[in-house]
Amino acid sequence: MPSDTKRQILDAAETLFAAKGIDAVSLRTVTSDAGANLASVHYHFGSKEALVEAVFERRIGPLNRERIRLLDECERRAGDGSLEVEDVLRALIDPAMRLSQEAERGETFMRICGRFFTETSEYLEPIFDRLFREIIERFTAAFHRAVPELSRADLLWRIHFVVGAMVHTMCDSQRLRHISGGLCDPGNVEEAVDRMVAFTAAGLSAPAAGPSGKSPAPAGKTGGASS
Amino acid sequence: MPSDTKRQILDAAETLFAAKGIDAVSLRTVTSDAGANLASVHYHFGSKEALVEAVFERRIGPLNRERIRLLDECERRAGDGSLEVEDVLRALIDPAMRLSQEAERGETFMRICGRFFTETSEYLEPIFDRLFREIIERFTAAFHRAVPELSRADLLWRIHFVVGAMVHTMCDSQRLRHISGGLCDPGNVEEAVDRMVAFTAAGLSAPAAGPSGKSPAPAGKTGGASS
DNA sequence: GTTTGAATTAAACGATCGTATGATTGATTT
DNA sequence: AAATCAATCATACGATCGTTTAATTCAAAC
Repeated sequence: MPSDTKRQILDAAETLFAAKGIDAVSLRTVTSDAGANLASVHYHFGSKEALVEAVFERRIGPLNRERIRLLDECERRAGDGSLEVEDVLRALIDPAMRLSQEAERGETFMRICGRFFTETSEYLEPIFDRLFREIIERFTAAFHRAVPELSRADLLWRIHFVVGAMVHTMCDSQRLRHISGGLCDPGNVEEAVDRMVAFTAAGLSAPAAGPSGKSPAPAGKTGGASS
Repeated sequence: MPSDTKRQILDAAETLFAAKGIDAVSLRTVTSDAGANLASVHYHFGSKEALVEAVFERRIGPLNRERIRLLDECERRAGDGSLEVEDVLRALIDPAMRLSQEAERGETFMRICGRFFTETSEYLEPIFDRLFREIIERFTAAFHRAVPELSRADLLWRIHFVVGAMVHTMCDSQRLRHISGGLCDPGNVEEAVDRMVAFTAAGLSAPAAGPSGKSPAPAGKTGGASS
């Protein structure tokens, strides 16, 4: 049980990082929003980098544990039979999107997790490896079992696309709301997850492109004579 | 024709922004890498924000014009007949991925364009609107024509997922290379585009989820009793 | 009641940021 | 040859950054 101050710093930092990015947020803003003294960040965490790490770990740890739990359940239910790709996708996507329902700061949780993928500071790399290695291995294996006809290269490429669709929605869902004029509501988690699972399941299950190009050249590729 | 100094500042800024993020790069680093004086940034651009805007505009302007050109060609070729979703996707994706082949700084171009979607500074918002309004409208209409059975909400959601897969690949392709142990090579543009088009075309063409859930509950959704 | 030690505070440090200024260069024009 | 003007230069300004220090608070332990 972290002290009140420690938790309030984490809360404020999370909200601010999600809203403005890590570099753009100063520790003075964080502590001011948290109602704490500037020096308390270094007392409780040691440095700004350590605070950033703590912010990510607090959310992504439980998130990935829940993903593993759902995947375990999927595999147990499947037994020796086939593993449904929709179920694996749901185990990956649902816990992440459901973050937006937690507590009051809803979508903030989601954005900060998504940002973890887009901010590419060097010091975040080892943290990423530690937090996601198991997830990557487990889900890669599960997807391989669910869509065994794909080559390994095909499979990894498509998982990459799945993650892209998910992360982009986590980070940028409000742009969709804006562009659609409110027609699309990322706040409706059930609906968003259903749509994302339907889209990515179809993408994962598409016939492999194969070595021979299947569609004729798109005609426009005249050798890069662009403007 | 911008002066030599102006172009060298743009080049250096582009490379640095792509590698480390906008906030993390100082004008002193930019001008140092460009072999120019610190004050020349304000002389040629006026401010750092204006430099950022110029960096984005230089690449995204031609990129989106090429997209429009390819889409025009698609629609002309289709005439009154049907518009193939793969062709529309290729008009959207190919010019972006092909950026990585240009000049010598290859993937840097791609990353900086992708970053435009993930960096969410307030001052970038109007720039985004101006640079992408036409693209959004034209491609939304084209996708609607290519996949007319989708409701507008379905369509916009799925386009959002397409953009997510694309942007994530543009920003983060080297992570895929790393995770796959070199098996997946984002530097092979033709292959990457083919795979992305195959994946997203299948996603766009998937049967609409419809108001009635098509797949039974994945059992794990026991009411949010998470850890 | 005194001591202890974790927690908080105010204040300052050096570094670096974006920006502004005024002098200087050097080719072009009159 | 003198004047003009865009371009570059060295230098400095004020602000803000992450970090550090030393003093202070205050409840628990003895």
